[in-house]
Amino acid sequence: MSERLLVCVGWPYANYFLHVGQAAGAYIPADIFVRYERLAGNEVVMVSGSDCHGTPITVTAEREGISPRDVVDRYHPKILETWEKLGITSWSIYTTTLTENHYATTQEIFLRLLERGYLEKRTADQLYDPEAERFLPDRYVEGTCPHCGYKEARGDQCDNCGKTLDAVELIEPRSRFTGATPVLRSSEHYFLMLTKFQDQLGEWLAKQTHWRRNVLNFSLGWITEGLQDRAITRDISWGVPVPVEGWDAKRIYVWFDAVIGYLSATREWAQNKGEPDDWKRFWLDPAAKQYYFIGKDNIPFHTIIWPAMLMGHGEYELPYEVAANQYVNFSAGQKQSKSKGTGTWVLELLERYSADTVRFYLTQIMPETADSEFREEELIRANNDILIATWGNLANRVISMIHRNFDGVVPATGELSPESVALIGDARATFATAGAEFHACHFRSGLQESLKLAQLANRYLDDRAPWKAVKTDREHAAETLATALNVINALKVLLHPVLPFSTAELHEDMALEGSIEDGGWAYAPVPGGTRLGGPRPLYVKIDTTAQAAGPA
RNA sequence: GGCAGGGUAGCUCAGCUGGUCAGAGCGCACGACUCAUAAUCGUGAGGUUCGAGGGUUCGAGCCCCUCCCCUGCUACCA
Repeated sequence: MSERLLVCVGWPYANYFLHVGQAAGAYIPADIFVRYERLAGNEVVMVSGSDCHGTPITVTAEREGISPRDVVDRYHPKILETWEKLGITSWSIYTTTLTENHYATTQEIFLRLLERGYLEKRTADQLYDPEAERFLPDRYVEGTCPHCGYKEARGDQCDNCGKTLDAVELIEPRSRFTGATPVLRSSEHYFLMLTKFQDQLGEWLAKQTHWRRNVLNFSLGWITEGLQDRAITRDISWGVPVPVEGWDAKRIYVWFDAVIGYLSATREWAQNKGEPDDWKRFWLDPAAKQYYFIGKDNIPFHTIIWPAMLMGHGEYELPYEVAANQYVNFSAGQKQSKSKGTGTWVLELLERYSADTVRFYLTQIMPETADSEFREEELIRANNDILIATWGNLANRVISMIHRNFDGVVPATGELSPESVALIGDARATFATAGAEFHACHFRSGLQESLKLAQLANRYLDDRAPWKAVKTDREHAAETLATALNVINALKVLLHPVLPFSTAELHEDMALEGSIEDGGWAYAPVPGGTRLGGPRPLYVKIDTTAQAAGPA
């Protein structure tokens, strides 16, 4: 019984390189999930794209003296390159928010909500920079803190005393763009009437007991505090135009259009393959489950705002799972942040380490329940002492022995001994346990299950010592090596979601027909008589002595 | 300030609804083995008992209260 899944992954802003936190928090887990679910025989559509609107883009554009469009043209390809090199290649579609289809879909949702009474116009006073001729977000206003007198306080918060501020409270306020003194000017905006969804959202959230505790508690906290209507337009010129007469000077708020991206991307996917209505199977059918992979900062947008928009629209299904991860912190206790310029970029890391090494380590420290810490020494240790020692070496020692003693041809076996039967039973069982963990979005423990099997196989080899047996009892050795190879073949599949590159190489070496994907999530023995390639090391050991001088 | 998550062996972390819950991996020590990328396998030391202090209970990392520390969010930066 196959399931139909829509996997939605948070849209990265196309304003910089991707950092390790984003990879470990959203993209690698989503990729593992999709690879597993497809192996398990489920139909999966995976969508995302580069978010090309929003303040981060315009800020970068101003800083670099180029247009927002130029920023996107510069960084979107870098993101695509990152996917390619890191093996995040399960996308059904990876698009951008600049497509005609996305603009049309966003405006369609906007008008639908307007028509159904879930959007309202309101006027509010906002700070305005008369020199730059633009309204100022709170963070773009600086001044003296009314509480502690700190002169560099930002409009939303004072970094010195930590108090939350309202930009109009600042003493001697100035615009961060021009230094001009902001003036109050009234501005009209559309608001999403979240208050109208208070009860409906509360009831819906209460039923999501399968969600991670922090995701659920955080969302329920918003409900308990009471939702507030939220402005979904901005006084800017970069973004999706407001589809209402006389609103040419404003644009739709980036978060409103970004979440709609999941829907518009699914439509684009369907168009691309020539079945323009196929997206409906994922949005209109309750049998299809939506999974969202995001960082924890995006939780409210996916558990409150987007569901409210969908409820307001009235026809589409709501999220099934919101697998929000915590953050990956860095040695100095600094958070990984684009704006502060700290941290390790994925592309940079991939210049020094193989994609599978990076994926392996990031899966091990995946911040599923709590923030975790990235340390380059630990990455090296995980590669050398676990990935290679437990798994890479297992494959290598067995294939080497088959080459040395059986000319590289997998020996046929007769009746198996109890130890071999037991080990194969363990391999079969691991498909069930690791699969269940992956399906539940527990990627660390899913990986652990496979590593346990590798350890059992190593133990089995030591117990049966085929290198010794081959001299006295060739059939005993043949059984051992064939069995071990079968378990390695199982591990190749079990580890494929996490380690797609090296398991594909191993698959080639086994000279089996088709791809790993064709085989599915199940134990399958390697036929006796198969001629193996290799042996070759699947992973490169990292020299720790030479590494010391490298940048952190 | 408010809200959320976290503080468990040297390190990174598991511990679901309270009763083998004091654990895993790495590191370390010792032993075995030598097929393998000096990899593997076994054994063991290590936590003054799970941030501090109270409390509930027959029984608490797991529940309640207070305090300390770390991280994030606080609605216009992942």
